[in-house]
Amino acid sequence: MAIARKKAALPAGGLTPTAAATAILDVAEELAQTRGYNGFSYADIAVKLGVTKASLHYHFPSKAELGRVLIERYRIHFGAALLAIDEQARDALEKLKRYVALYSAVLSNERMCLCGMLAAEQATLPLPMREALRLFFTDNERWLTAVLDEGRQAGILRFKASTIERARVLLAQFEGAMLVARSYGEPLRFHSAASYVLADLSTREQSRPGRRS
Amino acid sequence: MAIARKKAALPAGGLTPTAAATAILDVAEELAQTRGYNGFSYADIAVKLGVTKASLHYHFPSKAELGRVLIERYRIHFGAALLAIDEQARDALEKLKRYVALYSAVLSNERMCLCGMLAAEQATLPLPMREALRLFFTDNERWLTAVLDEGRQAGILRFKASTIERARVLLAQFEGAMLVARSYGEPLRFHSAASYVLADLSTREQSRPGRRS
DNA sequence: GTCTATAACGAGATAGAC
DNA sequence: GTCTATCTCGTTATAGAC
Repeated sequence: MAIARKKAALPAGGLTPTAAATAILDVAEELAQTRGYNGFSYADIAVKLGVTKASLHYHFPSKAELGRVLIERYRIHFGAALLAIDEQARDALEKLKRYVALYSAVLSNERMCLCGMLAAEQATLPLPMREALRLFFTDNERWLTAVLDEGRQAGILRFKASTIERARVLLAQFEGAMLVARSYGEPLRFHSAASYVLADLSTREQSRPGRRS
Repeated sequence: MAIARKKAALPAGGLTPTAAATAILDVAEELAQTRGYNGFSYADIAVKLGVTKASLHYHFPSKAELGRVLIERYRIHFGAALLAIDEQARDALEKLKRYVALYSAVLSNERMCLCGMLAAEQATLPLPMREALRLFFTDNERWLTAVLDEGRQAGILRFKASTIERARVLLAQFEGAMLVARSYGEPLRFHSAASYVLADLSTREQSRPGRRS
């Protein structure tokens, strides 16, 4: 009773994810986003799924391989989300707002961006994971650069310096804001920082809430 | 031949650091900043110091205690550095530049800010460490808020929104920029992001290098 | 594909000699 | 204050039955 392969989604020597592999990745992702790569074990995943550690090794022979596929899948999902934004959002500012919403959704589950998380542990990661990590950030920078370009040309966004430079600062802001907000257990810290950043970028004066509440 | 206690530097149930304790903390700090709290062990420290694990436990009974003292010391050192900046820098912009230099010095050793690092692993840390972590960030926010206030009143800095809000964004920018720069192994990414942020904050037009090089 | 069983190792921690 | 020796547990990973 083999489970049919649904999609050949993961390139670069990746597995064809079966339902079991997907379930493993889902749990591993949650653990990695909350506890970090060095903060969870096969045992943790096995308990949550109600299976044995050995069966996990059938799907992912090594933790290094699990980690690599994890990042690859995250990057692909993120890329799909960015594509959806491109299709749905009317202008650059709205795109950025939805981009922020992506991060907010992560934080609201008390998670951190997977790649921001793993970036901290970088020095302890196997090489393939480090490479996958950089790819994720580069993807994000590229997308942000395009959006900033679009917004500037449309007169919707305003900023100094080159778009790539501004894009990198933007990415750093969001990752850093998540990191700090999470250590206070206050997602609001992220939202307010993100709102400020977007307002600062926008040419239209925002209806900033002031500090009355 | 007991080593004389030099200073009672660490409050809150902390140890009086002997030379040995200091050496342990120095090594632990480097490891924690490069590999994270879950990325190093007593064995790692022992090897680097040429002693046994058991002797480490004499100074720091548990890793949790070592971790707590580590953050406390880091916070105190950082606080002293901020005080030195207050005394030496002429204006708010120069203070911020020196603040950035503090981060740069860390990065140049391929380290991450200790607390940015531990913030990622937050969920796996014992409670005393989490509290110490928040204290560090709050200290930083307070100092940045004061500097932003000073600079705005002097007409040297310009920004929207409240100073505390701007201070939080600033902190997030620096922590995030370190995080991402380190995952590329390119400290330049941090420097360029930090320069942009400071230039954006300054009322004086900076001599921004353009992109000719 | 999932299981039991176990190997091989490293972790944090303690007892007690020196 | 540092050592040797040891304990206990958790870790990744494998062999082989079902």
